[in-house]
Amino acid sequence: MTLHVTNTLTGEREPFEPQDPENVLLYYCGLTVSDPPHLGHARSWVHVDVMHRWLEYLGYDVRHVENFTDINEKIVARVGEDDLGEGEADVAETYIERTLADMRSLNLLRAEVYPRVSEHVPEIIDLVETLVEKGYAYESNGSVYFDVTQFEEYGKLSNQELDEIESQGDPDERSEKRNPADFALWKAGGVDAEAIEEHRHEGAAPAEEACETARTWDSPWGEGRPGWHIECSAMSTTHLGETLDVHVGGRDLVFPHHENEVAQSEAATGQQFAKYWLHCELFQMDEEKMSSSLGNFVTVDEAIDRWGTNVMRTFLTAGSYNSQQLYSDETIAEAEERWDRLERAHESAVEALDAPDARTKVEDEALRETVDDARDAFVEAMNDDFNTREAQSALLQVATAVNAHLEGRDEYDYRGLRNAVETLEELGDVLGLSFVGETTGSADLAGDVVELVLGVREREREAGNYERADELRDELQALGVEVQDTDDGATYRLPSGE
RNA sequence: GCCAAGGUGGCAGAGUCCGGCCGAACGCAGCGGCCUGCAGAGCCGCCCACCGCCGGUUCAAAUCCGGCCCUUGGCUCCA
Repeated sequence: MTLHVTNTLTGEREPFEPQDPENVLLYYCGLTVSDPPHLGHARSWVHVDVMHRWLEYLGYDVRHVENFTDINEKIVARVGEDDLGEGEADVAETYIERTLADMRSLNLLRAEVYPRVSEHVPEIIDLVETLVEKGYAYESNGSVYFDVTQFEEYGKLSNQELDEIESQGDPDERSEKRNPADFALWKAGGVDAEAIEEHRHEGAAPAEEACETARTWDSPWGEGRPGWHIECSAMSTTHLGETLDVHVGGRDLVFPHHENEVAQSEAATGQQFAKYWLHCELFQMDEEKMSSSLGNFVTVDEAIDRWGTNVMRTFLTAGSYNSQQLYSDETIAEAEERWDRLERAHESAVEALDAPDARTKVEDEALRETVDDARDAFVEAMNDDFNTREAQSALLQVATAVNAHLEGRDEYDYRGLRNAVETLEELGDVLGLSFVGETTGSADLAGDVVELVLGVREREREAGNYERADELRDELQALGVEVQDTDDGATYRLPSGE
């Protein structure tokens, strides 16, 4: 079976066929860097990352571009706050660095380019000029607006009729516009204090002062700043060309952001802007979505500190990218259980393979068959619109098969186990899960100390002092160290994220 | 109001495109057994689902069609 994806543009599941059968041009609508990244962003990133990894697994070369919107009123609003920086550019830079650090800690593959709006203003101006020349845009008091009535297919992505959209427009808004649904491509002047007032936090610089740090550029229409939507069209075209294979973003961006991108780009180039539009669904917190603007978020760095990368990735891929996912302590705890189960099975298999007399000729048909079936199931799941939950389930089946094989047996199926371990590692990697580095290592100090304590405890056990032995185990457990007694002595696991 | 997605066991969450393998996956919780000094982990087995409601098509429907109820997201700040 080949890869199928659900395309927002058509509302249907379609076979995936990039323009060039060997390369995929992937654009991800990145962040406006005005707030610390939260788990909602991480969910989208991880899903895009898994798409990227899966496309590579299938043999495609992926050219992956992910932008940073670093020109925005909300960034200006935070000038002077804490140690964010003294101007729009500094604040943006602070958050970009923080975002890249969060991405690394989530084990995301790097995009090929992370373009910034501030570095693409000339391309933006070119694009706006083209739109004006072609009659799709008009200048008004130094600003330039896109005339939605000129683009016949306006509304095709979000599947809305223009008159319906028009009726939603605020009648008091900007008399500069010809139609309520027209949107700004270029905004005259800088940022005025009133515009940022509602986004200001405590400790931020006075609005007037902050606005003075807002950057402006010369243009054929005078000093000004780019509008919100135009940057993605300009940057994606610059780095990937006129037609993208895949454009990914959050569901909340479908309208107006993505709709406007389609309109601008297609009006300007006359070519289809993106072949496949994939939209990541949002986290559900109790009753509402998680978002920066609602303030109900958990930041990425907090989450990684608390749960570790593998648990987070297991959690973030616990549902399909295009299904809403419930966020709660329980659902995270369940993801942690699933990851632990995978990790323990992997570890015990590796230990069995490392044993001195491991190279046996024993064959366990059930093990081999289950692992092969699980691999097929994994591939099928991923090809079915990146069904990561099903993929996890396939991995778990390998874990169960490994555990069952290891159970109460003296000789192991060496080749079968090797295959199981390799399958876990290779397919786990598609989900960005890493079995190395988080296993019990004796190299680090914490591990050494735990082993020392376990040695003492073992002697207490041998002497029959179970009470004292249990105390030691309880104390380790209180520190988050899991201790398990096995036939070959005690094993331990350090807390996640260490 | 308009657009979109969804309603499956105690929880979470696949399956719905291409009807039968679904008497419904995987995981968690719960129960029983094995193992264990004990605990944990692990293994084996079990429990819990008339798949939102009503009607239709069909030899056969969670899956297709029609109507209804409810939830969530979007409708110019948002991944």
